[in-house]
Amino acid sequence: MRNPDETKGAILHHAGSLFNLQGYKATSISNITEATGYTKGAIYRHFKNKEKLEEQSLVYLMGIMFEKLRTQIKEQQTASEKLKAIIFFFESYVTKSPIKGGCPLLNVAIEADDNSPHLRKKAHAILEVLKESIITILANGIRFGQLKKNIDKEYYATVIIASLEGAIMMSKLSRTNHDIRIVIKHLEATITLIEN
Amino acid sequence: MRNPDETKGAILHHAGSLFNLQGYKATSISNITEATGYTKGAIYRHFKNKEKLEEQSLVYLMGIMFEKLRTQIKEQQTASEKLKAIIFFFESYVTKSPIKGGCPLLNVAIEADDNSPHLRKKAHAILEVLKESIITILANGIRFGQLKKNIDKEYYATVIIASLEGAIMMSKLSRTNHDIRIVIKHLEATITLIEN
DNA sequence: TTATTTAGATACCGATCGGTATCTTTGTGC
DNA sequence: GCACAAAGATACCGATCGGTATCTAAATAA
Repeated sequence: MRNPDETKGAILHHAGSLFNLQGYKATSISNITEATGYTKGAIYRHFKNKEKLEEQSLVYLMGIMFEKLRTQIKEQQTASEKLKAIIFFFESYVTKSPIKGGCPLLNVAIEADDNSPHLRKKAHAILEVLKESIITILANGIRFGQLKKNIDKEYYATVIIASLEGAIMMSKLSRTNHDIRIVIKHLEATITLIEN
Repeated sequence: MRNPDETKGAILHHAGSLFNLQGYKATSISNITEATGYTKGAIYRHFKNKEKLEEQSLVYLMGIMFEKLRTQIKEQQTASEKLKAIIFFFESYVTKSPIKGGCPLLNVAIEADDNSPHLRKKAHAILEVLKESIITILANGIRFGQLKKNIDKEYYATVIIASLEGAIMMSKLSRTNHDIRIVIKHLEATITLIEN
């Protein structure tokens, strides 16, 4: 019956959902006890305080995100196919979100300005990992002759991430995938320009 | 001594700053009394409840934003100069932010998902106004023969807004203007492509 | 079976939340 | 100068916040 690891996992799962949907500060411990069915006693046994729960929930959310992303990238062969897999992965945050509340990176970046520096630091690290993943794809694309030789890898990685995240924000307001579809069209055209 | 309009303005000013910096739900009435020097009595005389204060603060923040933006657009003559004025206005949110806490549109869009539908509605309207402003500039640019005839105006408006907002998010995490500089470079190149 | 540890429930803490009723002070019209 | 209305201060409300001390029940080792 009792399974502490499963309990901790369930808490992280529900807490992560709520944090991503309502915000970290706006989600109370009581919200999490209601969602999980566990009591405060259970939560505070597994997590020292709310701050630690927030951090580990963010890591959990990002784990889900990167796992799904990595799977979809691996299914593709060429660099531009892999890049497009990333693009369509981000579109899914609008159309059929793997995690309710949109992109956890975007959400935490906006909430964790000056308050919660612990979350900001983690979010920044995650952004760098995402950027490096794209840069690696671009580097391999160049190596295998799929992409033009002299392109600025960081430039394209930054443009891809920025425009996708911004489009998610816009789609969040309009509640349609209209804006992100436009941005995807633009990114596809941009990628085509650097293909060999 | 006593000036109710001035009081209301001071409350909106300080509340707006705090909401944009800390978030709407995360900012308490007490935070605002401390910042303004006024008491709850003064605040609740001018605003029915916190929700109304949030709404009017958002309108206030956007008022500042659009006023500065309009000024900078009017200083320019051609369509591409006007578009670049918009771009550099958004860069200023990172380098020397006119309002602490970054872009109020981005902030409110992320916070006001499923909770606070009142803010989401207002934010969506503001986004549409911004988009329409850019579309108007593009339309005039076509009319005066400065821009190519058959361009998709909404496409470019959407790409500009999305990539700038996403870049602001990235720069918020890295605490540098590195990412937004890259995005600006990309947008300048994109605009050049549609010039006559 | 029994002793011990551990997971989780319960009951409580002081602090703070948004909001209101009431009171005092200030400005205004006569 | 005085009455009145409006602006803002004060004191309080119940609810909820994050957190903790304590207790019970379940798993484990002997």
